[in-house]
Amino acid sequence: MLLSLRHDGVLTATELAGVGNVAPSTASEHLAKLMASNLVVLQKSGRQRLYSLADGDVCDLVDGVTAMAEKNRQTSGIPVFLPQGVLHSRLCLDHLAGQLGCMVTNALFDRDVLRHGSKGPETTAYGRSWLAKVGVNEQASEDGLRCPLRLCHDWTQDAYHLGGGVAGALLTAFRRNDWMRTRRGDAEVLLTPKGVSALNTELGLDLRQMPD
Amino acid sequence: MLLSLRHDGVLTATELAGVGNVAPSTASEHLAKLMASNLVVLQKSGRQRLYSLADGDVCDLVDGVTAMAEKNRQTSGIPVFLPQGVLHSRLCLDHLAGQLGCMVTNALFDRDVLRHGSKGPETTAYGRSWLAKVGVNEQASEDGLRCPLRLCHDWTQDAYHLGGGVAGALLTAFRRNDWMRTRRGDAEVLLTPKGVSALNTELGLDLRQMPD
DNA sequence: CCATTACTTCGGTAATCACCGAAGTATGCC
DNA sequence: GGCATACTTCGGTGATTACCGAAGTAATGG
Repeated sequence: MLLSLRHDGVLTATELAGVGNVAPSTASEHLAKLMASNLVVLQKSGRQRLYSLADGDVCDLVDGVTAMAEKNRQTSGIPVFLPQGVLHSRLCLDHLAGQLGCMVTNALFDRDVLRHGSKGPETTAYGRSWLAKVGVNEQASEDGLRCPLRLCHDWTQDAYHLGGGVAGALLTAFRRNDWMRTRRGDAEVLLTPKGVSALNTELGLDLRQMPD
Repeated sequence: MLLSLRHDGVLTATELAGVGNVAPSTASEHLAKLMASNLVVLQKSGRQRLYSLADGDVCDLVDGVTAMAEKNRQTSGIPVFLPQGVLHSRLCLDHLAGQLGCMVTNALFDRDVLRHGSKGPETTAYGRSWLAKVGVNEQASEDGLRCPLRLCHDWTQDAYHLGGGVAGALLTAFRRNDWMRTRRGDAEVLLTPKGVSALNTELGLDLRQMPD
């Protein structure tokens, strides 16, 4: 269930019962346990209950376990259940991951939007104005609960992408600007032509060759 | 068991049965499962079997789960089993962690021994000579299996410390230089007076106030 | 306001597996 | 060699719990 949620973002209780091959009642009980452990959160929508991973930390943890299982599979040959496409999924809950996420992250450092501080990444003075320009309200993206900005090891790329509230706000802004759209319940990111040129002018990225 | 191994580094099968409050036979069976999953490794020493966490990835995973449990404890008040001192332990398997680890890591970046590259931390030209000077053979510390150098989120400090082969080699060099010694099965690090002055001259760190 | 959908709660059951003690293996010491 | 230590393997058992179907609740739609 956690793997499927990691991949698909949001799923209903019935769908989760399906991925687990169990009766709805069994799924419901299990989901209640996951809720009690703060691993998933629930959002009601009409008569459906939409479940998703609780936060980026859970996402990281699931990725860690998946990476470990994958490593074991390579040496042992024992197949690991992986929802299709999870290895190349481009979204990590609410922020950019995968190849595109790492490229954007690197570009943000290269362009001095971010710098490496003693406690992780921080925005520069120029960065704050750049973020405002592309539509990120940095103040609003700090909810006090989660770390605003952190490096997240992307094991599909062996590089780092950004996590935290600001990274989420950045993705929101990119989508609002119609630079990218998401497919399949936010699991995949599609770059628009507008986004390709915007990321080129703003960050110097050449994304014309990006697959998808 | 994993938490205890994370804290104490190396434990015998009997000791692990103790921390689990189970019979030796039960512990043995459970450890066999952990071995099969590549979570722990076994080193025979006389008639004792010494178990330890398999690698830094497992270490990270255990830290992630502990951090999550700790976060839940803060909001729910339900106590979490934590081996005493794990919150302030200074070693992460084979490399420096905790406050000292983060300070050293930051100093290495400040002094241009390391720089932030697109795939994580990298050594600079000056860095390679500095590492050689303090006794790290960078070539030898790359075993091809593990990532030579990576950032590891230190949740006790909300900052980053170094992981990977080079970080391990750095600690080995520090110990060989008698800059620091370890206690209690490598779980705690003790800075020697020689180490305090060496880290001051080499990295500009003022560690005279460091608690044990 | 009744039927339908979506989900949860409840009670009972069957299967799993954590656990132990006894027996077996390997190592070390006298 | 003989005995103790350290640990594992084996067989059997009991506690746990994952599971299901039936009944209950909540929201929607006709």
